[in-house]
Amino acid sequence: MARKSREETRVSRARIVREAARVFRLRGYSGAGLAEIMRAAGLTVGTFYAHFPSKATLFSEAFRTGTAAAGRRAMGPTEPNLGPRAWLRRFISTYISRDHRDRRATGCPIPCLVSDLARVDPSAREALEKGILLYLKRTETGKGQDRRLALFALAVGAVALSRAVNSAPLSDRILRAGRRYALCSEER
Amino acid sequence: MARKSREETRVSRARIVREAARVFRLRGYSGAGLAEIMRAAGLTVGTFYAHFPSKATLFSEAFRTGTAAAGRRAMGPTEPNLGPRAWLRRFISTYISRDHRDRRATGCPIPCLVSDLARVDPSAREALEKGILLYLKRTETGKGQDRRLALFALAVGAVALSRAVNSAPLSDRILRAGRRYALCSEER
DNA sequence: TGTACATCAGTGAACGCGCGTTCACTGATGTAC
DNA sequence: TGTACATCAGTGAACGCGCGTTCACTGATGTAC
Repeated sequence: MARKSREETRVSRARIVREAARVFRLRGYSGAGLAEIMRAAGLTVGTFYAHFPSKATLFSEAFRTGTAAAGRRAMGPTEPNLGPRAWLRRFISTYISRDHRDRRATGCPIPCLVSDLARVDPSAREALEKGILLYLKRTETGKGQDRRLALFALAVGAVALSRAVNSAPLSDRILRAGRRYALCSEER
Repeated sequence: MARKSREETRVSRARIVREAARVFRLRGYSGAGLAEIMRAAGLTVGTFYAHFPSKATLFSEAFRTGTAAAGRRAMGPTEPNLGPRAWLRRFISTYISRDHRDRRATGCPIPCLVSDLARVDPSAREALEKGILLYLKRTETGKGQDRRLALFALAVGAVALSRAVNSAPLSDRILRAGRRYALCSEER
């Protein structure tokens, strides 16, 4: 094939990012190969560098896109008049859930890649920071903000751990315990 | 060099595991290479297979050793008469700390490798399970056990996130918020 | 509107490199007599 | 206690392979006249 129209180029690029977001979540930064990503996007590896300068750049963009999408899904004004407390309760219930745990390829990229983020270049970590600040903003500023930050850490830790154990009952128990604990503290 | 005495063999093997535990924590499973590990252990790559059947096996053993050591450090009877509640408070204070965050190579392997564990073979995940159950046992059984499980998830999430952001103030804030939240709930 | 040409996304093959793993060989150690 | 020999941790080089990246080339698209 040869040159594509501007629209087609945009679509190809978006497809690469989407597949990258999926493959990175499943295999991690080092474990994911450009060949697999490009194959999934229906292209050959050669054309990768027509869209991105390096694998590291793609990772940053894929992580940014993934967190933004997860944020939109969690924070989106599906119910515009949802107060911050009700919103937080809904966030906890959907985030710390078996359903989320089992959608590793499409769920929030943070539990999938926290450990990797400590090792990659700063641009991907920037996206995490922005995501956290946006979350705090959504739950309103105030003196309870630190508690909400702790709840976020709890949510990420519970989902990551629930995926890291073999035993299904223990995995479920981690989620149930985390969810109940977070919700109960939110009721106060 | 040639054949070593049994004692020397044992020491070599232990040195490989120790260096592996360090390198895996820093680079992750896929990011770590046997060459780097063996070089750090003062040996050539060739002799690796005299000690272990595969990289995956080494990872499992290194993770097991690392969690056991971290557990011993955290749970060890430095003060044998420490009650479970006082012990849990001490655990939270030392685990969710800047000092622990900054010792990625020597601290608890769980926050370094949670994301990786979801991708590797079951034997390493087994070690995580045993570690969690041991932690629960140390804090005594009872109806508060689920709360303690949630606190563990919070601790792992807070340390992992604190290492994954660029901003030092935000990193400190994640730790402070997580620690205070956990301690305050423990006082009840 | 029609024509000539520059652009550049995509192909397919190759680049050097480091990976996990294998192997023939070495020689001090441990064992058997 | 002394001697002959089997063992096996360690060396160093090689294995095939897949990685990220580069490159010469293609040809439909978009642009300029």
